[in-house]
Amino acid sequence: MERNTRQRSAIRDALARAQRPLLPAEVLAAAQAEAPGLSIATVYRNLKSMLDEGELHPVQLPGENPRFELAGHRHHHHFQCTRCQRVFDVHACPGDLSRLAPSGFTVEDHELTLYGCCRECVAPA
Amino acid sequence: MERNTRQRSAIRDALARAQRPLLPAEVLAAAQAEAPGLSIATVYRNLKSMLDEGELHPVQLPGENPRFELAGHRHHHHFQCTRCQRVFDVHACPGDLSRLAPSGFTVEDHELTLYGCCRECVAPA
DNA sequence: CCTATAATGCAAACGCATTCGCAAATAAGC
DNA sequence: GCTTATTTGCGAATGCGTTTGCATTATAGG
Repeated sequence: MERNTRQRSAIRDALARAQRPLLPAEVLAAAQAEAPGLSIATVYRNLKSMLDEGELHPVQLPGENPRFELAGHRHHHHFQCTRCQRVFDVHACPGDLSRLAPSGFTVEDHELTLYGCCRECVAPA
Repeated sequence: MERNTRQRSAIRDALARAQRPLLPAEVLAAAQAEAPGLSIATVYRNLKSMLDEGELHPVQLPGENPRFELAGHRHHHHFQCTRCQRVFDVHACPGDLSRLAPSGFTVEDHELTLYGCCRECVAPA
């Protein structure tokens, strides 16, 4: 059965607080505040089991390692800041893109990534 | 100086013939027709020098290893077939997407990937 | 044709994210 | 509280795409 460890809740809390997809290393850093001594192996083990349980969604951006965000969002896209490399959710969507495909091709889904400067990098605190 | 080897032209020809972004392994397979004995190391070495010279563009799709296509295309996007995994060019573009970003974020670029079934997988030869 | 040197093939080495083995720690049930 | 099975931390091991060292081959210029 599944146990409720300090580490597991720290990981879940870190993802909830972030409000954006995190790399395993970012999860580690954020969750260590709540669970000192937390190891990267434990982060990977928990990310994997949370994925299996559908509690988490993987976020794959071009040329990037997988990030993870809590499930429960509907279809959305992502924005990556070219300054700080962080990834943010974009809740808008251009809608149906099937007209863009060459004839004979059937579009079933799409992924969109916006690149630019995030709010914090435009006006550093 | 740069020499014109049988292997290098085979690699260039393979990319030209494909008309779509290829993985290094796909380049190897396609170019071996013209240059038997071609090795993967030589493919990597030539891809890198062609990149440096701007003859080639890298194509990064979510969760995929880098593919390469001959330079000279203007801004465009890609379609990945969920059956055969191959990637094709999409010359259309949804256009300006800056309205999609959260306020305070500046959009400078975007990447779009369409997923679905390619012409050949819809109607196998 | 000869020479100098860049390019090739092979296999070993890398880099890096991710996983695993194992002993120690710790939840959960009784 | 005590017991037992799960989870953790550590460090070593993996996997895999990519790069490199080196002896050999082959191109381009004279």
